[in-house]
Amino acid sequence: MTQRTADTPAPAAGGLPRQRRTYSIGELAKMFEVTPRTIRFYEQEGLLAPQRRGQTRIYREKDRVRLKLTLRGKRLGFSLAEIREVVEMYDAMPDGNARQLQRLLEILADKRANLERQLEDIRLMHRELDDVESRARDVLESLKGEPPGD
Amino acid sequence: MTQRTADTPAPAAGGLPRQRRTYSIGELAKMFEVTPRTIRFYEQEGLLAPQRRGQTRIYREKDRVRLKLTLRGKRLGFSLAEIREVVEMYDAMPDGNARQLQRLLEILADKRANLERQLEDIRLMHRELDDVESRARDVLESLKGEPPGD
DNA sequence: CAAGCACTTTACGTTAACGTAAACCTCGGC
DNA sequence: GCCGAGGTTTACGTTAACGTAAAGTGCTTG
Repeated sequence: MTQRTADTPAPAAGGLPRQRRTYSIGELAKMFEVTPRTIRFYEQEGLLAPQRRGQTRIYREKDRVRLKLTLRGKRLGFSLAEIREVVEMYDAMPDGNARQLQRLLEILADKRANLERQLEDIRLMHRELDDVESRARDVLESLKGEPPGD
Repeated sequence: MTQRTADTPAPAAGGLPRQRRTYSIGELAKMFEVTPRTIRFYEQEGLLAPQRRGQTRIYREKDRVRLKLTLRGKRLGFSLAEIREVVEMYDAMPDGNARQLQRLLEILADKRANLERQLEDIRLMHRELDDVESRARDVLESLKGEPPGD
C-alpha cells in the first residue's frame, strides 16, 4: 500500500497547474489489482474514455479517478450499468437540461437509499457474526476440557 | 403486507411452547419478494433444507431465518458459495472439531474485514453523492435565470 | 368430476462480467 | 536485425444466479 510510482505531480513553483501525469493500462491494472482486460471492458461499457497515442491507450488523472469510483461502486454491489448511468449524467451535467438533472437527483436519491439499507444490513450482519463467533468460542472452550475427540 | 394466511399459531392458553408456524414456498416467496424458483435454487445450493410432506416443501422458522440471512448476505455482495460456507460450518458447530471451529473463526474475521471495507466505501460514496448532488443543484439553480433553452 | 390453483421436477436459456487464446504491432536495447 | 515486454483487436469460453417453459401431482371447490 501507499505505493507511489516515484512520480507525484510535484506541486512545483511557477509550473503549469495542469496535472500531466499519465498512466499505461498496465500501471492502472496493477495499481487497482485488476487485469487490463477488465479496464478495457469498462471502456467498452462506456465507463472510461482514455485518449490514444497511435493505438495505445493513455490514461489521465480523470480516468484513474473514474476507475477508482467504478471499483468502489462494484464493491458495493452496483452493476456496471448503474454506475454508467451516473457517470454519463455527471458528464452531461454542465450543459444538462433541467429534466436530466432532475433525473440525476432521482438516481442519486435511489443510490443513497441503497446505501442506507446496506448500512443497516451491515449492522445486522455484524451482530450475527458476533453471535456466531461467540458461540464458536464457547464450543472451542468446552472442547479444551474433553478428550481429544475421535 | 402484514398478510397472514389465516393461520397464526394463536398463542393459545395452555398450548405447546414450540413455534409450529410453517410456510409454503409461495408464502416465503411473497414475504421476501423473491420467486419460488430462487428459493428452490438456494436449497439446491445447500442453503436451505426444508422438510417435506409428500412432495411438498414445508418451511419452518429456522428456514425462514436462513433465507433472511441469505438474502441479507446477498445484498452485501456475498456469493451463495460464501454464504453456504458459513451456514454449513454453523450447522456443524455443536460437534465440530477444533480445526473446523478455527476455520470458522477465520472465515468470520474475513467477512468482518469485508464489512469494514464496505463501511468505508459507503462513507466515501456518500460524500461523492453529496458532491454530485450539490453540483447538480447548482447547475439547476443557474438554469432558473436563463432562457428556457432549446 | 372437472376445473383451477399451488406445488413439483427436468432441462434448456439468459445475463453480467469478465477470462483466455490467437495473432498482430511497436519500441528500446543488445 | 531480432527479441522480449508491453500494448492492441477479435472472438469464443466461463461462471453465478437465476428465468422460463413443459409436463406432471394433489387438493378442494363449485
